[in-house]
Amino acid sequence: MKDARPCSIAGTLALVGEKYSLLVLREVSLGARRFDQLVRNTGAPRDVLATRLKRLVDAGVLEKVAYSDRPRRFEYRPTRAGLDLEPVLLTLMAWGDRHLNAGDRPMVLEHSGDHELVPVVTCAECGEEVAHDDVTAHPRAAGWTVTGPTAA
Amino acid sequence: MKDARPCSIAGTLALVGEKYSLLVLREVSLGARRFDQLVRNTGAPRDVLATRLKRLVDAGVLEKVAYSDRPRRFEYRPTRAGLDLEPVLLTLMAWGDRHLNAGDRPMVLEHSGDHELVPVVTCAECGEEVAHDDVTAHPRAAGWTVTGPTAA
DNA sequence: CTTGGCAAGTTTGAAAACCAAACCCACCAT
DNA sequence: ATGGTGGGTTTGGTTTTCAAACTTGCCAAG
Repeated sequence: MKDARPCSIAGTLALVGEKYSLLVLREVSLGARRFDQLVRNTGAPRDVLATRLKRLVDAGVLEKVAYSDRPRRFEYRPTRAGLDLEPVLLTLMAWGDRHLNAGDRPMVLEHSGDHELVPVVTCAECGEEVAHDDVTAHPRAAGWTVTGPTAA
Repeated sequence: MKDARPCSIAGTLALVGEKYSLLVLREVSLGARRFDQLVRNTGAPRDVLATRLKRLVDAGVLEKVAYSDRPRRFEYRPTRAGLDLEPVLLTLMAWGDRHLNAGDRPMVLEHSGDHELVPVVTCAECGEEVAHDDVTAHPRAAGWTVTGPTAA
């Protein structure tokens, strides 16, 4: 997925935006780490899963660890970079819960063992929840002329 | 993208996870709202863009508004549901900034006009930043046997 | 009144990705 | 030997993607 602009959103999507990649990350975060589990739980065709796993390992998001020699077998674990993608999964889930499955969520998350996790994006500087109107974009790289009448 | 499990992450990705959809959302959020602008700024082929836009409008994420009759021309605006996807864009961008472009970010966001926006996912219940180890999953729907030795 | 240009798509034909099913390999248990 | 398991790779057919060319409706200039 090449983008016309230099952009971290596009860059991240180029890595994990292909079909099934984020579902693999979900599974691996939840503890399902073997090839056949990933096939079952994501629904990905085996060959597609194989290429995704290669890509994610190359990108340093997962690591392939042998859990048995003779027969040699592997599992896939999230690296630090992989765990750092959890916020993406949480915001995707929050949106789906609100706009797709409002009323009966397929899964509920518990936070610190004593309350429900309600994910919100806030600003680490001021602690406030981020609202659309409070954000202004400042391009630093070339290629960012926002050609629009309603440019933000 | 059909998933083997009922899941809000998979559901959301089924809607906005196809190639270019989130880049379209980025552009529309930034103010670029016409067809040709979206072609230029996302790099999507025209026909792909046309199908993505139809899908996003059908899903209620964008709305198609005529800005001129005779010649009839349209722009695409984010709905509430569309703006609610901004947290996803912010977390994707944050990850890319940290793991892809560390050091020279292509774009910086300003918050409330007086400081840099540093997006973090927190829990609305307790206000704490969400760390991987503090989260436990509680499936509510069928299809969620986490078949793993290391199940979380 | 014909030519040119712009915006928003649609059409076309070839290349790439996806898919399900079958296959392969190493090993272990029966 | 036979069957089962885990982790893939191969095969062949369907679906998407792609870039480029084309279409439609309108206005402006020559």
